[in-house]
Amino acid sequence: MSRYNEIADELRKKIIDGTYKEEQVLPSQAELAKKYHTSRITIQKAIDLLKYEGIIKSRQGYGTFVASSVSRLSIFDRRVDEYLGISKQLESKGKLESNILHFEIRFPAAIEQEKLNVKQFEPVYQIIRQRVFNDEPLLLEHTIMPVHVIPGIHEGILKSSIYRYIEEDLDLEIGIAERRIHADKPTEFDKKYLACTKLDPVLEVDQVVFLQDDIPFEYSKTRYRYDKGDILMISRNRYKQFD
Amino acid sequence: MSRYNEIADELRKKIIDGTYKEEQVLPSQAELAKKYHTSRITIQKAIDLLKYEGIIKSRQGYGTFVASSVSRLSIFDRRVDEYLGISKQLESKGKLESNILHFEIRFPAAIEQEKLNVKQFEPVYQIIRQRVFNDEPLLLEHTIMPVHVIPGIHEGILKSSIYRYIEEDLDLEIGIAERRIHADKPTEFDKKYLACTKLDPVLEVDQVVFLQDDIPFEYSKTRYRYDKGDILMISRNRYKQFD
DNA sequence: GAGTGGTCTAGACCACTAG
DNA sequence: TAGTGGTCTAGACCACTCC
Repeated sequence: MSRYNEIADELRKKIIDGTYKEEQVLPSQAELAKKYHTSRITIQKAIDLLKYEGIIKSRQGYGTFVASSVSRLSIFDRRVDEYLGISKQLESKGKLESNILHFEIRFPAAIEQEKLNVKQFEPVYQIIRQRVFNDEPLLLEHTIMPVHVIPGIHEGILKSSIYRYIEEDLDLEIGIAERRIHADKPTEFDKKYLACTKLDPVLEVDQVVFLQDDIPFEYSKTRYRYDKGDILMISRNRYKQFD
Repeated sequence: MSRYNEIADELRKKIIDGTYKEEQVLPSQAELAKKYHTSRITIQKAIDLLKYEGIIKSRQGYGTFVASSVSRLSIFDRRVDEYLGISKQLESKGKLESNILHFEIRFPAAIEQEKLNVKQFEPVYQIIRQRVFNDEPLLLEHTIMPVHVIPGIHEGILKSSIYRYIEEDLDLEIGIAERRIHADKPTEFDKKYLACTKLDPVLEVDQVVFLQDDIPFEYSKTRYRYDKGDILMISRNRYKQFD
């Protein structure tokens, strides 16, 4: 872990736990450099990360402060860059359950071979999980993972956290994710496990997640009830050639 | 415009127009530094921007190359960080029309006052536009803008491009956007102008867009037909405390 | 071994904000 | 005027890839 990443992690933690409150000005870059025994450039790189995430903003001549958008969230809202979307915050607000509807090892379909860059006879896990919050279905997660990239998955891990297993037990670092979001009509499966009618739309997030070294390890589709929270993001606008 | 931004723009242009093709390795940072008469750090900052956007990737010891995800797009897909979502690419693939359904100046409602940080008696524009592609309705755009921030809007501008007016005529720089995405049931208005039935869901993107100096200038809701393309994004995962 | 990107340093000048 | 963040430079060492 690089120094600027560690510093970004610490600052992020302090923002989330409220040490630095909304609109509050952080110590100056010079002070932070001194505090963390590093150079101003390294501090700037850490701050840049948090600016990209949208949780802090800077104004020249004034300072760097916590963005006000941090707190305007309903409990169901999820930031697009959160791991898989279910937060500890939600856990603390009620009862959050994880039901394994399906778990098998099989050979990958063509689309899975392409997305995960695996061969026809390299086995993958197929996992379907239902997340239930306070006895109301929240989402359905359809996940495919290559066995040789993430070995040793079993039901115990699915009941707790796959990501914790990957990062802590396998000691792998997670990189970027490519995501697609769209609205969809409910399937029969959705109607059953999300408790929705044919009039209730579903929000689907498809993603391929990569490790730091660019190896894809997860291809998943997560289907949310349309009335259980939004997906949030901060982004920079770009592409002058657009309207 | 900073040097690293200019360089990022040039590189981005070369990737989009195909000068640098998919998977192709870009010149090394040292070569780029020489070519653009600048330092390696400045080049790295430009490259970092494009990495955040997800259009290039780097591997230590190997080089920096164009990401393969750049081309896997249907013509309706839109990157979440594109201006408002309608691309020149779409224009080149068929007939794209913009119908103004509503245009007035009025006082802002409470939610609009809050989102746009304007007072009760500071007027705003209310604009509703329908975008039609090859005679099929694609999306509905409900936009609110403060008159004193973006003066001089008229129907001619709405027919072409609001963003071009803001950047080129008013010479303002556009900053970040806060977005929320969710699925919704169609309203009567949607059914009429998106040509959908009560069984066809709608994908809504709500956004507040800011200028570089943090002044909000647009609060809009864009409603898409569910079968007309996905929203795409690349993101870093973060927050170790999530599952 | 030569070349690549990843990281970090020390130092500088500027534009902007505040009092 | 003092302090802030924005930008840029020159230089360094490392880990990694490829030959």
